[in-house]
Amino acid sequence: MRPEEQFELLRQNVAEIISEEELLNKLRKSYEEKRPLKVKLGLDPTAPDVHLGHAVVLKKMRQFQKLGHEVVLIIGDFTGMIGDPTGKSETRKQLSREEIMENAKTYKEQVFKILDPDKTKIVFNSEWLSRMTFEDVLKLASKYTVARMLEREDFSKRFTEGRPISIHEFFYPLMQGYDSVALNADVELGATEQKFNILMGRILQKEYGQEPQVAVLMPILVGIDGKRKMSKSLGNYIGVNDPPDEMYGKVMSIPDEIMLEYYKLATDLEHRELEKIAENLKEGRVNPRDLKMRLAREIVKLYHGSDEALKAEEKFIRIFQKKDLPDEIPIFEVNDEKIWLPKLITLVGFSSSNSEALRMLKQGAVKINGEKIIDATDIEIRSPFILQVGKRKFVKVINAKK
RNA sequence: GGAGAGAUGCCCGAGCUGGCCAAAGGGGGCAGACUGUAAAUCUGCUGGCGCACGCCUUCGGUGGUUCGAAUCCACCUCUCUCCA
Repeated sequence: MRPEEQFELLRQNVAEIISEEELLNKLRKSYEEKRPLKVKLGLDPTAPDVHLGHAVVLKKMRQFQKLGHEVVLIIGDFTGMIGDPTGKSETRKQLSREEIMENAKTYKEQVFKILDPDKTKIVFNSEWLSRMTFEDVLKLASKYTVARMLEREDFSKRFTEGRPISIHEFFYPLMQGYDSVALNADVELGATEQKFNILMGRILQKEYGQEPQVAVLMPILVGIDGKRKMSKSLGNYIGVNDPPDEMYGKVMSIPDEIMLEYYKLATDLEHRELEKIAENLKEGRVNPRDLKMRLAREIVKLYHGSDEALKAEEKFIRIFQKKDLPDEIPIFEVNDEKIWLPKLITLVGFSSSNSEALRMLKQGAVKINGEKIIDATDIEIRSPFILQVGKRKFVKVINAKK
């Protein structure tokens, strides 16, 4: 494909490219010299749960791959010792070699749901970082000033608010930047929050006599709470490994306002299709619920195939719209003939204490075989029954002895 | 090295002239109503204990004063600010 066409494609859905001109030049040069661009993406080795937020970046990587470029994933096993100060994470405990290899393995499985394994290279940054001497480190540290380091929003904010910043946290951007030097990267991909770190790569590459990489920054996907960015620690994420039903349900729970964003960033729909959806949504011609159901279908399809997507949809309709019982209810065996209801609720795992179970009872959240129970009575366990707490917690209770 | 400020429940944050503090308020979570959804909105609950105007554990740690301490004292740990 001609470099100009490549450029147009790569630009889609991107938050920012620094700089567009440099990217075009690199694409042209790559085309003339028949040399693929080296596209870098850093991965944090501590959280092997790839979610749709990561997928936004990974999908852009795949686009590079499809255009014939080389993708290099860096597992930040060495930087993982610090933990990226972006966000609030502080010093992390050091991972063992085995843990890292284990995480890397799960990473690969998940990442290759999106990327082409044959065109992906995976490296560990301890390969070069662990070999640096203190002298090398000093040289690296001398390339940047504290004042400029404090330009980074996270640092300056913590600094003015009087919250602690450890010296070694300053090394995180330097190390990530140095990865680009070690790799001689042409492009580094990342979410917009990575801007500072990626720009650091450009600066360091220049300092070490290389042509600076182009920064391709992807928008940050908002989590299913519709407020904060999608992340595992906030529990507002949809993992690429989530089972189909769960994935479908999670998509259905997002606020209407962020639907379009999800369509754009989390599906593979064509530009034209997206425009059509946006219009429908704006003019209120279609029930937003139906648009959301399609969104859920599209997303599940991406990771589990269309059959599973349809099945998930059927289940969703049955359980939530028709309020039927789910068809797979976990079974819980009880040894006693009789059990105090609050105790049963906690045993089953629907509450963390008897007190909490009692509160739920008082609020009318508990049903046995569809009948609301308010009193904390003893329950006789003769024939199996369905215990329901809230709208979506079900369990079938049976007597183990029978 | 010196001088100050602070550490509270899942998180943020009030309380700190000792009892009325299991600790205000907000966020989050859970539940109920409503709805096209598990959205939005409204309401309730949100330390544990066989369900209690009862007991037990909780306000950085360890001791102490007191009939009684999140609240006072001593020491320790950690964080921040200013000065050098």
